[in-house]
Amino acid sequence: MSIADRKDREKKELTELILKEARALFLEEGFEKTSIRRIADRIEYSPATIYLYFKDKNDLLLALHQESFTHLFEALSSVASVPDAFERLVALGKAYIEYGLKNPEEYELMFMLSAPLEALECRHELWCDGQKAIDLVKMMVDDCKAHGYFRKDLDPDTTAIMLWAQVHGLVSLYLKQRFKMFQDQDQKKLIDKTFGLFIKTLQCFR
Amino acid sequence: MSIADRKDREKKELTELILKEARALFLEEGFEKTSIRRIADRIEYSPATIYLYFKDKNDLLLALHQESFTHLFEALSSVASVPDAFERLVALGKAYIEYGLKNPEEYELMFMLSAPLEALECRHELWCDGQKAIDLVKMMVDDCKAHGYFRKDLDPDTTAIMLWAQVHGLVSLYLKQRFKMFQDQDQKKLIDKTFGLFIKTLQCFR
DNA sequence: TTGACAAAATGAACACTGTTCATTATATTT
DNA sequence: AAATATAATGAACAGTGTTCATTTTGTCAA
Repeated sequence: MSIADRKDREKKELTELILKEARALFLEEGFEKTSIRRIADRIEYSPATIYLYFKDKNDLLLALHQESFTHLFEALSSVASVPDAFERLVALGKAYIEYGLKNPEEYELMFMLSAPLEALECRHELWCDGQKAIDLVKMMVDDCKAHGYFRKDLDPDTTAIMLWAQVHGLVSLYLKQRFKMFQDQDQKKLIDKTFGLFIKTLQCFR
Repeated sequence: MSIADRKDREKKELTELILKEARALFLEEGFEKTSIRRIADRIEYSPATIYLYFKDKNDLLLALHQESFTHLFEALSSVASVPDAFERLVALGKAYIEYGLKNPEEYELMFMLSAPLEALECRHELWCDGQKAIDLVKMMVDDCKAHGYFRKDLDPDTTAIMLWAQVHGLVSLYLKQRFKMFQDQDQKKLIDKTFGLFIKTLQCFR
């Protein structure tokens, strides 16, 4: 049936047009300004049409959130080329922080907003993008163990969460202006310095 | 002039009535449901009246935010009685986490929402509540140095930020449902375990 | 006590928001 | 060409923060 095929294709095309313009609006003007009506304006359809392609706004934001994760994993993929296991873990942390600072809106969508997780919740689905991310950290922790950087009895799950919480703490406090009180110092250097100290601290895992 | 005094008092009283009901609404139904109109309903004034007492919603949220800090400092004050310097730092971290988990809305207001900091920004004021909080951590880090738990060359500023970022990372990821993917385990125990590991890690500062 | 003035409170409006649904327009099938 | 299925929409609902002309209330001097 080529006509059903075309219908499927058209459905997919409009879905992606919505996402494309939603993404553009999201990156240009941020989460707050990304309204259904403004997306509708950009794609030249009525607001109601969007609801034929997405259950609600959370559902649309979940789709954007998933695209952002692909973007994040791209940004993190370069660290794979770092030969040393511990240096690789350090590079991962640095790349994560850099991604957060350079893509604030996407970072918020992935790790700070409730919307995408609410969409998953009502679909009875788990946050597998997050699982993939923490698995990446866990693997690198295991590598560090294998190469003698971390003790063998170290729990990789707990360690991965600790690493994640540290970098997320730094990025999210920065993004929400909580480092502006350190007015004299450069905020980004402060993050680097803190991350550096954290890395030093990790060396006692040996 | 007793009449000017009474006017001042009345101004203060209504300001505090607004804050009282705003706070109640905020705690009962959360940030999202705390609208100017609903506050107005509760205090039995028109929405426009609120704007005679607060510049805008951010300004009102800043006032709530400051009240929350008093509440936080109260919750943290008990750790002062812990005799050992390092144990005191650990107790501070635990108390901070516990406060965050038990008072999610207040925690978000203090450390995750933009609103209060935007209000400060347009007043050209600094986030002195935040400064007081980080100073508390810094003092305890200094205590640890003084009692031989941390090396003398450790930078207390960077260390304080690292400690803060760690606990904030844990609390904020939890509050934004990012730990729900670890479905089998108890999320709060996961936080405790991670914080425990972090504390162990700190012992290499000796 | 009354009139003039100042202060406080408000109703209504503006420009938005997400979402739903009966109606209309388009496309496909009989 | 008529009947049916699919797609798109206009209009409405209920809500948001905010502003401002208008009205109400309170104070003070004549």
